[in-house]
Amino acid sequence: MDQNLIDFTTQVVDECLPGKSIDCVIIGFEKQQLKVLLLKWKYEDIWCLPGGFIRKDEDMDQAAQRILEMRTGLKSVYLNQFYTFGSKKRSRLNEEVQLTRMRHVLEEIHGKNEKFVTWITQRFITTGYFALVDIRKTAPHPDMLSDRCEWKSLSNIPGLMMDHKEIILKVMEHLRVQLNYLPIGISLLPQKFTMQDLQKLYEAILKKPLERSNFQRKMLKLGFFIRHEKQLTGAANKAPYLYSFDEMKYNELIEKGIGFRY
Amino acid sequence: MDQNLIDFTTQVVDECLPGKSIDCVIIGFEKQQLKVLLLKWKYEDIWCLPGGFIRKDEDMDQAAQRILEMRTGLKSVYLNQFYTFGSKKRSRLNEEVQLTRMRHVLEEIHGKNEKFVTWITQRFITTGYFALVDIRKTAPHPDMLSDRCEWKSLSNIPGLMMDHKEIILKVMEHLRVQLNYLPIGISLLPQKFTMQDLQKLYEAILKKPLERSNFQRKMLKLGFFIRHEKQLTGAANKAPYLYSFDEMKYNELIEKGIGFRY
DNA sequence: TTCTATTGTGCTATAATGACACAATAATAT
DNA sequence: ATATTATTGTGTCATTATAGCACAATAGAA
Repeated sequence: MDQNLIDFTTQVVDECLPGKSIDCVIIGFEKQQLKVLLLKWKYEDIWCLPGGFIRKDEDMDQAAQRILEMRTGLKSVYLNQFYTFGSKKRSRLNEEVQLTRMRHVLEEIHGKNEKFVTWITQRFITTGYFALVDIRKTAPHPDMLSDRCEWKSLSNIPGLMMDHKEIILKVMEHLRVQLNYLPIGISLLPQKFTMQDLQKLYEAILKKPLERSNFQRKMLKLGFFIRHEKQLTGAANKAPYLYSFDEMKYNELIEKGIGFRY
Repeated sequence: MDQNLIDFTTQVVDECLPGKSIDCVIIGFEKQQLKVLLLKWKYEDIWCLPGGFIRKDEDMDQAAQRILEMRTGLKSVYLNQFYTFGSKKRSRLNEEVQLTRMRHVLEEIHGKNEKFVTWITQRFITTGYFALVDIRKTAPHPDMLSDRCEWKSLSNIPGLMMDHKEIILKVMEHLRVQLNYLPIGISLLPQKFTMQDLQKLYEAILKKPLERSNFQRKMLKLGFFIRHEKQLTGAANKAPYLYSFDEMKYNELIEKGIGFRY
């Protein structure tokens, strides 16, 4: 048992709001797949969303920012609250954790900081935030209770703690609606991208194929894409153009509300 | 000081989650205007949303239902969570209340139940729920801390506690988006209504006028309205038909996602 | 040079939208 | 009775959006 951990637990109990947590669904897009950043618990094959607690002296939104930055190293990305989960069963005491080695870890902490174990095993209400990030700009790293922090494909999510699976499903539903109002590609794609990249992103979120030529036209008609040089892929076919977002025009149009639908 | 109040405060502190509340924006529609149900504090000219706390043994959604029922007498109406408000300033200690008679009330309670005053004046994070109800079916009544409970027109909201004004603004934004996915008229209008009633409701939510004849066509094409007898208004002009929702067809189409836009 | 796979644009049929026209009609005024 | 008035239900039409398919352009391989 590491002294840092003891210090951390003491600090959490003293400085954070009880029974109230934040979980971040940090979403990225790579190789035509949506991914979510997950942590694996030490000693156990249980994964969870990166989360944390709200300090008594900070706004909930600030807490979400802090947790996101701690986890990805990113500041000022697209981060939004989407839902609060308040089932009465949301307590670590209801977890299979009780039967596993993680229980021993808690007991070991208990010996040194009984208050923390009581605190952490109470019923929690958690507010979900989602962040859209460019995977290539992140440097994820595990925290004190985890030994791995990895991007996991949405189509292949490992076993998750408590209701974290439900939280991820909820955010995807939310994203599908948001897609009609926000061109979220700007956050998930690298600065320059092809129309195919953008289309695959839309298809991944909507979980349905879109007609290629019409998709391209519809996007370009929005008027905030800048066309750059072609991207020579090495393949034996016509090379696609690269595009980027014209942030000026983009912001103008967001103000008005985008308003398209698939 | 009434014994009920003392019992109530004791019960709240013992049986509810600390620092976590629910506020309900209960929305109705009458005389072509959107209304919201508000409570007026005893002794003070300060209004607030009907709210409450989450018992340790109930889901947050259940708590919202309970609070709604307590306030309006209505069960099983359209009730949904929409956002959680977590500013660090969300405490009754930051209220002008300190300078007013309400402070004396708290102090009076303090004399009898010090724990409650500490509890109630801590920082709260509140989750907003909104309910859509048929005003004609409600029988609002004030609670122990209020002396009035009234429907207030959205265009004429009185001075509100803390961030309750912000909460109402947020829910209206949310409603505007939801309007594209849910025909919320079914909850806000009486069983039979005219197309004009429905149009005025849409206009109130969207805060913009809609073209009458196109609105009517668009709605009827959705296919879940039943036409009834005409409504003789007494006016010197053609009488409009009354319509109601065909719940069967309505539910079928909701499943698929409505999908229209204004 | 030919071939292949993919891209950017063209074309057309169909549906949705917005703006306005107009006949039908319930009650009132004459 | 008849004309008048305001409002409703439906018609029309131009414009725009959508979906489906066609096809030429083209980067590299054969």
